[in-house]
Amino acid sequence: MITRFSQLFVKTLREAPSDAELPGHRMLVRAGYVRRAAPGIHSWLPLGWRVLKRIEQIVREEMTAIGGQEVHFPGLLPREPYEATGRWTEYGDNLFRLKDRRGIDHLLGPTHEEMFTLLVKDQVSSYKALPLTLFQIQTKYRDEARPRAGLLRGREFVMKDSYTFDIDDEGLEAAYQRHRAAYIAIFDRLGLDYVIVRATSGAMGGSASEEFLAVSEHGEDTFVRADAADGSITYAANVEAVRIPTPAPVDMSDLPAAQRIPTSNTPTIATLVAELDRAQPRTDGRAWAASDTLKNVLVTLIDPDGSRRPLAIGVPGDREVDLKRLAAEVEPAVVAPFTDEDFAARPVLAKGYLGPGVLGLESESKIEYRLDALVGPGSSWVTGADADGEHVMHLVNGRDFTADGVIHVAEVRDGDPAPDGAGTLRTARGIEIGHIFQLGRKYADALDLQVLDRNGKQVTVTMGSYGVGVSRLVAAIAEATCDERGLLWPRAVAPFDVQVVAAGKTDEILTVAQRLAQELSDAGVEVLFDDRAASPGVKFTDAELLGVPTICVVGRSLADGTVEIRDRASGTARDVAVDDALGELIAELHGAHPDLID
RNA sequence: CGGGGUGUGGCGCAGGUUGGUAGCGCGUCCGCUUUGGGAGCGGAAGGUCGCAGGUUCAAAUCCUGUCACCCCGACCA
Repeated sequence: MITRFSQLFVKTLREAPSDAELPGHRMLVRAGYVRRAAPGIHSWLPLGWRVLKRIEQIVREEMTAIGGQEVHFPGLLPREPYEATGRWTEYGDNLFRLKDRRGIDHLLGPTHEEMFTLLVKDQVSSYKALPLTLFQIQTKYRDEARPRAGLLRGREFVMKDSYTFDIDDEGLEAAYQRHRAAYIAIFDRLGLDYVIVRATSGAMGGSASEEFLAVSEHGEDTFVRADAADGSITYAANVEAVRIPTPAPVDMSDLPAAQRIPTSNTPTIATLVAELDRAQPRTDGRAWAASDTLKNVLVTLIDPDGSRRPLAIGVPGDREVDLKRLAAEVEPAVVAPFTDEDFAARPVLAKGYLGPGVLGLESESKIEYRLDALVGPGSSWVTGADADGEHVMHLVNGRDFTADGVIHVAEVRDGDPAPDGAGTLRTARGIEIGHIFQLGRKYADALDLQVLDRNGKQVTVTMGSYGVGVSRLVAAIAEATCDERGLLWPRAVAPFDVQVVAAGKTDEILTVAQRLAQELSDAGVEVLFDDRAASPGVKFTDAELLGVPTICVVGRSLADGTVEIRDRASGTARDVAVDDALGELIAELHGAHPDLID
């Protein structure tokens, strides 16, 4: 097919609308791929729709390759199934709810576990029908508190969601691994730089879950990475999942004895360090640092049954407790502040001068005390002496105090050692483009999905759910590839394979350009033919903005019998004889389209 | 939900403190010229200045209220 630029429904903008922030999204809007319709809701114009459809097709092919069967559910859903699994309330304000004319509650599907589970329950009653993989590519609706970043976080978006149904855990594990491999294939085909990180397991506990993050400074998810010398990633993990190595044990025999010291008016780490430098200068020549102090932080944990219990955490004084890491560590309990009332109820706790002396399940306070992994065995600290205006120095972990266990909650810093011993960590940002999850039996239990096994016994099916953010991928690729001139699509998803530009309006130029476009099209190439009566500069600029990977210019060099083939990515150009142009272009595309005619 | 900001032709913006009935660039339409890096000249269309109320002889401008949108945070399979 030839698409004539003069007929294409597109209008490029010299300036992006002021509400477009991210570079890639600005280009998507300027180049006329998408338009904002409402916050977090976008219309797809012909160019954007082509890219979206090509990404969908790649996802579809890889899902089909692992045995997935495509179905399509409605976006408008009844309330009952979501009531049964508790999500009608659990989803809260993020759920788009609406009533029909009779006042019956409906919702716009945010994800479809319930519908898939019910469908399978309706159709499957024997283990012989399993394993089963179903998927759909469908529009999802979530009333996000704050949609942002164009297509990256929308209230309406296209997602591939798939669900696997297995009779046992081994089957689920196999289905999970197949999806993992399929996702790798998908994102490799899309040419994305991505990492796979372990995700927090969620309230169900124990279930495997991994996220695929496209590496991007504009991503909303933070992860930590360690890099090899060549810049490739040797380690990646969610902040919640990372395990910074515990410092090696220290020989305690030569350490000075613990010593109480008066430190009035030093309720904070900063004031304490200043007082230490004044009254207890170090003998090794350096000044005291916040990292020499042990900070003891109290929180309240609320268990699922509603009961409350305090938890004390010891972290180096120069680090904050990372609340996300803490939440992941104490799950399924949730974290609440330790209030002044809580302090008042426990007079043994000297606020601001809290130390290990009164902490621990075996101690006077009976408060569970856990040390961050950074507080290594044999390490020596300045910390509270459990009396107003007093600290203790040279207090050694394992000699002078012990805790009830280790916890990984201190904030992770750039430069921290990587867990595998190779290099150092730094934080980076990523766009979540895929998520695979071993659901287990949560939905099957809630909706009573059982089948008969080999022995004729009813067993509950175990499920996995897997998502790819299809519309988000358009944005992720745009962010990853765009430059100051515009978009720059990988061949696998470009809206067109070749853009033929007629630079000039002589009959000969137009005739040759037209003929070349037609020949390419006949060979199976998707061609955008810029036949507009605009000046060459306009056409070149638009071509670079649109981001079609190969641009063929038919213009003044025609006098020498050549046309110009430009590579959008490298910016390089070469002249080829008119008669060779077809073959050269097809050869260039061949990698991406092996089915092209030679 | 907290903090900050913005609403003026399709897009980007000025004007506002000092009230006098709206302007610039881009885009669009017509004509002529032009065609290798966002062309030139001439002509034209297009805006109840987010909305409502108030002050005033007179409001884009001042006052009050309200709505919308954007950014940061909280939140987010």
